[in-house]
Amino acid sequence: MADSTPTTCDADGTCYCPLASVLDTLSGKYAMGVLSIVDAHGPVRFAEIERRLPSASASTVSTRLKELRETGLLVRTQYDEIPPRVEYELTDDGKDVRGRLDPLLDWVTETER
Amino acid sequence: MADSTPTTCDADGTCYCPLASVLDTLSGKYAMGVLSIVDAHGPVRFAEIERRLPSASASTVSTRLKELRETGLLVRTQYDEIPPRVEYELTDDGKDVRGRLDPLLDWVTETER
DNA sequence: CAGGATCCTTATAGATACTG
DNA sequence: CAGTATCTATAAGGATCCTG
Repeated sequence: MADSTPTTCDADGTCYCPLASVLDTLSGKYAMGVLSIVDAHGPVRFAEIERRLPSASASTVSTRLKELRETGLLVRTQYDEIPPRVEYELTDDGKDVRGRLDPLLDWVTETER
Repeated sequence: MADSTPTTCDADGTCYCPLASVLDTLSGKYAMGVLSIVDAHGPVRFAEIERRLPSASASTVSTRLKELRETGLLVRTQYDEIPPRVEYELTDDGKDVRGRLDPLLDWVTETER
């Protein structure tokens, strides 16, 4: 991910950033799902995210969480207990982006069901 | 593309459709770029889309156009002239989806520039 | 519990060459 | 002009095993 696709701009001033970091991150498999789950149920633990995304493997959930963290859309909080507990929740940016996904997700549910 | 990822629903009624057809289509590289170009400059010819996406190969543009057509977001019109001329433009669904991308794309431009 | 490391398979994109 | 077919390279995801 985070490839080298440049932002391309036209002579007329129109610009396209097809894979700018956030869009890039969101394009990962289950990224929107993870974002939605953490939004709806956060603070939420790893196992619960996994449980709510049965078709995603643990390593995929892990990768998505890492990317979303690196993009600044969510934060990880670790509690030093035994057994260890970790919770995820959205940052303000994460909530912002999540909200901006609504029109699109609405379209999908309106259309597909 | 169009993999077998199922729609997953929680006991509490919340549903996630991470890769429903439209989102799936939009996740292709340059898909949003092609959609934006056809929206902004349509009816537009193949060569012009290519010109406006210098970093995408012709075969990728071709693939994206095909997928967007199959998802019903744009239409292809062929004129039987010599040399041949083909034009692409958005369907009503395409315009709808394109509009729903705005909040997200706005966020990107607000943030990255 | 939370996940990193590894290996493997599949998806996806790019290059090149060629057609209606 | 507007593609498509084919091939290759790479990226992304999944399964499994292992650890702090």
